[in-house]
Amino acid sequence: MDLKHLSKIIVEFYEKLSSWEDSVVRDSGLTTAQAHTIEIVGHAGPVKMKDLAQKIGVTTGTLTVAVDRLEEKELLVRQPCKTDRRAYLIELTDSGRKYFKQHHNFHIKMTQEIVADLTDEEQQVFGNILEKMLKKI
Amino acid sequence: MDLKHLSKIIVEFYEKLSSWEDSVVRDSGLTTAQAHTIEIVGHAGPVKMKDLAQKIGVTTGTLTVAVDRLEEKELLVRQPCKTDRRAYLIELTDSGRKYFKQHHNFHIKMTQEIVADLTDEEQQVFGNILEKMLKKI
DNA sequence: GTCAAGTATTTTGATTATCAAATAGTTCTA
DNA sequence: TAGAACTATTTGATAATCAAAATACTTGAC
Repeated sequence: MDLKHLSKIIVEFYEKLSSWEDSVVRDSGLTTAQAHTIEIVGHAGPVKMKDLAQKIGVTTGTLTVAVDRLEEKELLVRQPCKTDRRAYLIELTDSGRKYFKQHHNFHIKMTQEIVADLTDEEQQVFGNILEKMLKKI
Repeated sequence: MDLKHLSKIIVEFYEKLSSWEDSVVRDSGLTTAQAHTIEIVGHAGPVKMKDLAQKIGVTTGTLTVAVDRLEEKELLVRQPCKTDRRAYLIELTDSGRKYFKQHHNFHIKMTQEIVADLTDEEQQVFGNILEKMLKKI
């Protein structure tokens, strides 16, 4: 397959997922940055500010503000780190976990729609190829 | 293939592309919003503010500010629309086209890396499945 | 044990992104 | 042609972001 064409449809695919995700997140009342933060904490579990900032790809200064807002919304909390009194562990609250689960369910539903027209075999092949690609990037 | 697993690797794939794109865009000296605007104008050609805003998924108020900044950077220009004096056509400048081409080349290079370990047949299959999916979403 | 160097987080000051609502000018329709 | 509808901008507000400075704590060398 032609590289240009492959590039085009990968970008198209990415854009579609992106706008889908955006519209769902906006409807949920969070900004995309906030939703992304919840998502990462949900997957990582209790995590230090610095590590979380690195995972999200922002500075710790940016994250401080973001965590302030999400703490106000009671979606996560700062817990003092027991082994290092400079640090905090960021954890989801019950509401935060609920949001995380809902969003996870959205991803599954989205996947279901995406692959709806593929045969079982095609789904299998697609998954295998995607995994092979992920290992390299 | 298990839907949950498929969902997981699609999200993972999306996240990888996203952070890849982000880091390249930041190195280029534009914000992601600005790069996205150039990208859309590059693909759409001369386009009215309202239509561009709709394509990007922001309000026209937001776009007015964004276009101001990109006009300052001389990456695009407002041209008065000849058939409707309320409207402007947004067009890339030479610099804007240059940026657009560079970014397009990045996408191709990225695709090359992504599919590097796939056989020709796998690339073909992957492309076909992706196209089939795109038609439905 | 003390002090210097290093580390985790917050704060500060600045720019950008974003929206909804209000405004100004233009077009269209009855 | 009068008023409704439309295009873009402005306004006022909140949020995201960074680099650099400040704060509080830890660690390592002596």
